Amino acid sequence: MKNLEIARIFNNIADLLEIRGDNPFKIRAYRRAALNLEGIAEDLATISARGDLKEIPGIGKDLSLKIEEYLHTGYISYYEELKKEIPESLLGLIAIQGVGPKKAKLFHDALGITSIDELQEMAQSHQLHGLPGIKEKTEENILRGIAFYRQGIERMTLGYAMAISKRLTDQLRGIPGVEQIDSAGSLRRRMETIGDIDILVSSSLPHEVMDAFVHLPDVRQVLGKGTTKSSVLTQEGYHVDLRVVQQDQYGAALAYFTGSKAHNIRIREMAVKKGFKISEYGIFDEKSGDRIAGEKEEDIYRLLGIHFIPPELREDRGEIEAALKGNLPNLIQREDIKADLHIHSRYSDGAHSIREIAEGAMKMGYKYVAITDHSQSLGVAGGVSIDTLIAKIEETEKVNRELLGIRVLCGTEVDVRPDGTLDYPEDVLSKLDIVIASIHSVFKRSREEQTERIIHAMRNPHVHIIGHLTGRLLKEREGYEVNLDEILKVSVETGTALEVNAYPQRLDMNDIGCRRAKELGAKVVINTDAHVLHQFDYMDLGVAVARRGWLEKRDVLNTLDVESFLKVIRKK
DNA sequence: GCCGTTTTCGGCCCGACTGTTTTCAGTCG
Repeated sequence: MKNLEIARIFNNIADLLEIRGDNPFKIRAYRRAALNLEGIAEDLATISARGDLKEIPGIGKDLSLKIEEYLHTGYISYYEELKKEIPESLLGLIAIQGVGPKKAKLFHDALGITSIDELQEMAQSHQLHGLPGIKEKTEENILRGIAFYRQGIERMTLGYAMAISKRLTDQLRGIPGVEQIDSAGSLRRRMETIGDIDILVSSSLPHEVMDAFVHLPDVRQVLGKGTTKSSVLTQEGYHVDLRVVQQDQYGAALAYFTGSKAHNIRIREMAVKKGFKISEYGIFDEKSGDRIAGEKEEDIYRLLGIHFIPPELREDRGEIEAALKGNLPNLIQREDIKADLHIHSRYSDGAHSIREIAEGAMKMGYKYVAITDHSQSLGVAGGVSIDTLIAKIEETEKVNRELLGIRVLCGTEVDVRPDGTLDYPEDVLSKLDIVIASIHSVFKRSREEQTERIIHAMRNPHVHIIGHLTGRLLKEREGYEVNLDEILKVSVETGTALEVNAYPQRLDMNDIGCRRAKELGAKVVINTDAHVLHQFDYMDLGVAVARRGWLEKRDVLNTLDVESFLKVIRKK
């Protein structure tokens, strides 16, 4: 699957064109095309074979030819030519804060600089000084930018960012003068990893709010402080920005700071065509300059004559077109979830008994819950022997007799062996209410082998769900590659659901997979994989992934009541 | 380089901040 490779090349071409000083709109066309390619789950080779490349938004005659060239030859000659003209290593320089395409080109042309090391040397020995527009300050800024870059501040997982953001917004809410408050940016869009946390506040006392913010106990270092924007590092070393606006600007500012940038550009283009101008301060009449609205985010979409677009969809990946046609999905909500179907108990590596889990699920408002411990061979995670599994079934029946208002399903997360067979025999699996099949070892197999392995498991009539599809751990381990379309086709054919695993490091299958599943008609379940009761709360993360994947209540099986759910999975 | 219920050619978001500048270019989000 070459989609991401081609997206990366298009982004590199955009960077190189910027250094060359080419037409900015052409550059934007490459970036938009790259963004769209990143969001496509279907293999570009398949789309190309169908002759549908130009159906992809942002892909026209030229770019479709370039994609085809790459698919056939493994390179894009235009890109190769560009690299001859401008050294590829200059792309590294523009990763430095404060160094853009113009300065990168200047440093290269005037001093022959091609690497960050060289740039640092020249800045330290004041050899940049004297170039047009460069003096001491710029040299200092560049050195600071390089230091920051080398520090390598990592992105946070969504779960981690949400926890920090909640802690900070809870503290800020208590400060006099804080009226409305929301987290914005990629966090509000629920991207799977977050670079920095943006918090927006409305207040008529901006000075007081800023003062209080930079003195919060969570703040380790203040990077900048003004009346409208302050930046800090948390004790853990993560970057948080606070912006304060007036109440009547709040909606416009929230939309602006939520992004994505690509979404905002499209929205502002639409506004211009309707005679409006949208900025972070409000919505204005183009001619008179009068302010029309801005207090509520909804105003923007209403004035454009389209439905409100939920933040999770704002990526310019078709949501605006859908809104124009009135086709926006009615996204699944946390309240729609009636069960958590992937929980570990003390029988394997979880912390609680069957009864404790059942009671915890009731507190969550669930109507049923599935306890799915590891299978016999997974020794490191307390895999359950067949004898113990029989005892677990009996204990589950006992808890079901004792507790009213919740149904406990006895299940397993059975290990899928390298050949696709399962870690319990069929007659054992047939005794269980629910079976999740997951891969826990032997990750280094080809895309074809892993796809075959998973499909083999799906064809087992006792398997209801495939757990954490790619095995990835965010920031730790790349998942193995699979042929998603093949798996989804077999999923539809066999009635095997795919899991969105909401464990913060997993979020697997991801948003793009969800969207493709919906397109092909495959069913999804959202589970937390909780090992401790408080991890039930991870459900929010799973729902966020599903929402980014355009899923609705009807696409997700654990929104059904228990009888309907069991009926669906027993059809296999 | 893309795109089209005002267009197949002429458009293509908006503003803040910084450092270097006597009015603005570059960078960022």
